[in-house]
Amino acid sequence: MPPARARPPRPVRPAKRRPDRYHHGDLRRALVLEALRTIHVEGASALTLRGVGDRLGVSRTALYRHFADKQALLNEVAAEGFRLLRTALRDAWGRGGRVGFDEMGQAYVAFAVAHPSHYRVMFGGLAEAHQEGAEGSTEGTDAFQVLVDAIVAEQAAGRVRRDDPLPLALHIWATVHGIAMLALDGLLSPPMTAESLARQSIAWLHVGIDR
Amino acid sequence: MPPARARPPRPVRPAKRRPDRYHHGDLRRALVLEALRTIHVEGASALTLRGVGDRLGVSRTALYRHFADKQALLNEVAAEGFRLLRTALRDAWGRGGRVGFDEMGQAYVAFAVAHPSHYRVMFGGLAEAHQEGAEGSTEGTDAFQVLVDAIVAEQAAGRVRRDDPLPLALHIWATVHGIAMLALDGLLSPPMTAESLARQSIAWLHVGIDR
DNA sequence: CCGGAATGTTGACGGTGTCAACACTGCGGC
DNA sequence: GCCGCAGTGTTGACACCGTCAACATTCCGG
Repeated sequence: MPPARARPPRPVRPAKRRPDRYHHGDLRRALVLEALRTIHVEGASALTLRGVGDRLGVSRTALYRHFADKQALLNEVAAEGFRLLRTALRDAWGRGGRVGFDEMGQAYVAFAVAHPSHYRVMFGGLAEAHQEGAEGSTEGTDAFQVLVDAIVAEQAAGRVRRDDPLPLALHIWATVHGIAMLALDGLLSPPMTAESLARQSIAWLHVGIDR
Repeated sequence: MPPARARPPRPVRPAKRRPDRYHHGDLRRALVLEALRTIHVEGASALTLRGVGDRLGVSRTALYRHFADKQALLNEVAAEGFRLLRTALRDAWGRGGRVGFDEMGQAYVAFAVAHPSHYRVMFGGLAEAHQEGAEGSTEGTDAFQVLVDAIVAEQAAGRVRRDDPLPLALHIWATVHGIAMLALDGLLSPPMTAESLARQSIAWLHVGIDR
């Protein structure tokens, strides 16, 4: 018994023209955005399929027409995070001139600190976007590739030691990723901030890998 | 109406003498151990209060006489993890002679790889054992202190640069922690293992911080 | 214009954490 | 030796959650 199909204040407008209909327009995208918003505001543990449905003015199971299950939605959220991270890194690299490398590291940590819950979905073992194998999204490795490219460029410019760039990139990634995680866990004692530790660490990183 | 209080094959023996009684003996400890076992075998997402109760031959809510809620149990599991990690690091340092420092790094990563789910409980944002403030367990910072002590010793021996040891320790911690996390997320492409990356990273770390 | 494919809805089910009320045990004071 | 009370464990119930099956509505291509 549908209670009079009255659903006036729809929180998200449906993409294009389509005022208030049975079909939503672009529900898939709206679901991802609402999930993102929820995670950002209340944390991943507060993410509820019924909740996003309600806030979108849609029933709890509408989601299943677009995602296999909750895990699939989380995977998409994680993939979206990797896309955002990749462009943030690319921007920082392009912006930086000679010190673009350092700016990339700062940008990485800044991204994690700005979107802590989202970052945790990307790496906290909640999503499984990156499991080896043929299938699965490549967003994670795509973001990583920006770093590899930067290293190759620095090597070509004679500023970074000409070792195999892959281990080098992983070393750097591990360092900034570790800083981000420690910061998110609140393990940096007060005088120390994620930004200051990142600055200091990147300096030591240079000594280890330069020329 | 208790269904004939028959509960014969109790999976965990009650600490001391006490064959099969209403009271368990040391239920609190048994709960932590069973939670640990479950997390290790099936992952943290499979941890269920009802499940650990069942496996201990105890009702689902018995746990509430020893822990405020599920979060408190997870916090205790995390604290236990930090205690294990601390002794592992201390052992590696004591064992190593001149290269004890390197062995500590390897031991750190090895711990994470050996207990991936437990490590995620410690750092994945599931537990909140380490939030600043006066109260709360100090297990996390205790483990970190082992690293700080090692650095001070290396500085005294003239092998590590005499900077403020705290940022130095955080830099190293971030690096090994980052390696551990990347490994747990399956982000190390096949030729590269957590151990080999750790070895390589520690070498670069040395160049950055030595003397 | 019409029929099937998309898309969205309701109802139901099993599982989960948690609370309130109750039952059993063990121990220290009389 | 008993007794009461605090500690410990149990049952019942509730709200919430993810998910499935069956049904309703809408859209679009022939």
